[in-house]
Amino acid sequence: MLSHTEENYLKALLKLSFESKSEEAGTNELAANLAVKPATATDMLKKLKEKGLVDYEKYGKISLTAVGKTSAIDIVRKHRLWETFLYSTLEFTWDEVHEVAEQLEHIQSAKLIDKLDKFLNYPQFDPHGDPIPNQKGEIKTQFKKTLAEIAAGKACRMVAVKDNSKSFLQYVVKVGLGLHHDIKVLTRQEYDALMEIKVNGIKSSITQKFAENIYVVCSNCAAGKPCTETIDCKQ
Amino acid sequence: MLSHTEENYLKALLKLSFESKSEEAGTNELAANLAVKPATATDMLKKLKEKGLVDYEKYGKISLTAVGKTSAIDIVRKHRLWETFLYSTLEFTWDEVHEVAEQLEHIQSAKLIDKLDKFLNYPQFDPHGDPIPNQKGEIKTQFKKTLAEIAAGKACRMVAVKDNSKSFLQYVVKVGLGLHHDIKVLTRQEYDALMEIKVNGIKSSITQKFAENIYVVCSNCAAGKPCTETIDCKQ
DNA sequence: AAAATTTGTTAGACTAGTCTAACTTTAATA
DNA sequence: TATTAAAGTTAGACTAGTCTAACAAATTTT
Ligand SMILES: [Mn+2]
Ligand SMILES: [Mn+2]
Ligand SMILES: [Mn+2]
Ligand SMILES: [Mn+2]
Repeated sequence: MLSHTEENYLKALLKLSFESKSEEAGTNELAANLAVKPATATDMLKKLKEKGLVDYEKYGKISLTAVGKTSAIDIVRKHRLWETFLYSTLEFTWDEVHEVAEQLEHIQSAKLIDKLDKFLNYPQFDPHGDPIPNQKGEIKTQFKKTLAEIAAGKACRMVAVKDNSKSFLQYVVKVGLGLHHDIKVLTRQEYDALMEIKVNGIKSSITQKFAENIYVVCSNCAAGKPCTETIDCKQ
Repeated sequence: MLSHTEENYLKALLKLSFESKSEEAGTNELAANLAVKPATATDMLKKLKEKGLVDYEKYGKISLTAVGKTSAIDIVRKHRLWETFLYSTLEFTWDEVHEVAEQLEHIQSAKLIDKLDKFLNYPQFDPHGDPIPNQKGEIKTQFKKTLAEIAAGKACRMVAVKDNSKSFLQYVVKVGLGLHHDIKVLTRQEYDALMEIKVNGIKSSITQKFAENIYVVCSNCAAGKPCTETIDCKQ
């Protein structure tokens, strides 16, 4: 049985493993992610190593063991299913769900999660477009680009967000954007990459920083036609 | 902000206050209820007193302050709404809900509970027949008797259970009983109060201990007719 | 009323999780 | 390569919550 705190460390390590191609993390990075001091993280890493959940040697890089990864994915599954429940069933907005799901993800009951999954009709993605791991712990990886990579004149469809912060999510709505919205890139400035886009007939100017936090697939893939990009967006 | 543990102490004190007419509790009693040692309860009582949640003097009786009671009722509200959700929406059985609700009741989000309440269509009673406090903290008290008090030859309807343990709840189902079932008391032995009852045409023998844990209202009240008992069952 | 029992408190210790301050190792850079 | 900077660890301390063992107060019984 894992404590609340241990679960949060595993989840943070999983997140960091997705963010680095080596699938490894550092102590400071981990500590920053959990809003604790590095000394605290070191202590916990010793415990998690002892429990066989992480691979870790003093002064070395950190990675999850198979067992640790399975636990971490299970927590992510719970988090995203709860977010989906809050959004779809209880009509929370997409910027409200994360905070509550952070608590709900620690509820221990396999039956609860399976029943919830069934009730929600086995959703594939959460309200932020992130994939929901299935019962086996498999995660559907969707190939996607950021809006910042889309050339002027091209069209695409928004499928997820990178930044999950309340302020960003509210800003996205304010600009008239949202998941599954079609976006036309009108112009892009050479100097600072400021883009002009059109969504539902409305034009907006967005910065590069903003565009880098919006995930899209190319217009053809979104429409179910053969992909015209080098990667298959929907693979 | 109350900790998980503090909330459990308040909830236990509320429960004990309902069980004694003086609405007071003792340290040992409290400790037993929470499965901790009396020394532990004493320590916590000092803290709760400090926070203004309980009235307590060394070697004296314990009671909740108005603030403490409000918090405790809020936790009970959450517990019972979650039990209702698990039972009605996710199809848990009535002996499975309590354990999970013990965890869910600590989730901090007023919005979540209000939305859940609305989603469930403002239920009045949980799967065990216990009243769900409303948003204002008001609890509907239903006048009811135990099955053990019903005379031979009389009919009644089951409205709640006293014992919430898994084993009792499963036993109730096995006997063919359940909430809202009509019960006819056929016989009662003078010697040991063993009762014979009929439910849905099926006869069963039940002990006094069992009967004391089943709450009923008299047949007339159940049918919406004037009450024939000294108290108004449905008051 | 005295003795015995029950009830409740205190003192001291332990674990989980956190911190600060000092220190060590590794990596980067001059 | 020697120095500096960054990353990571250790030591010691703190809080919340728990325990045991010894003690004190209140209640019940004789
Ligand atoms: Mn989230
Ligand atoms: Mn999400
Ligand atoms: Mn319950
Ligand atoms: Mn209940």
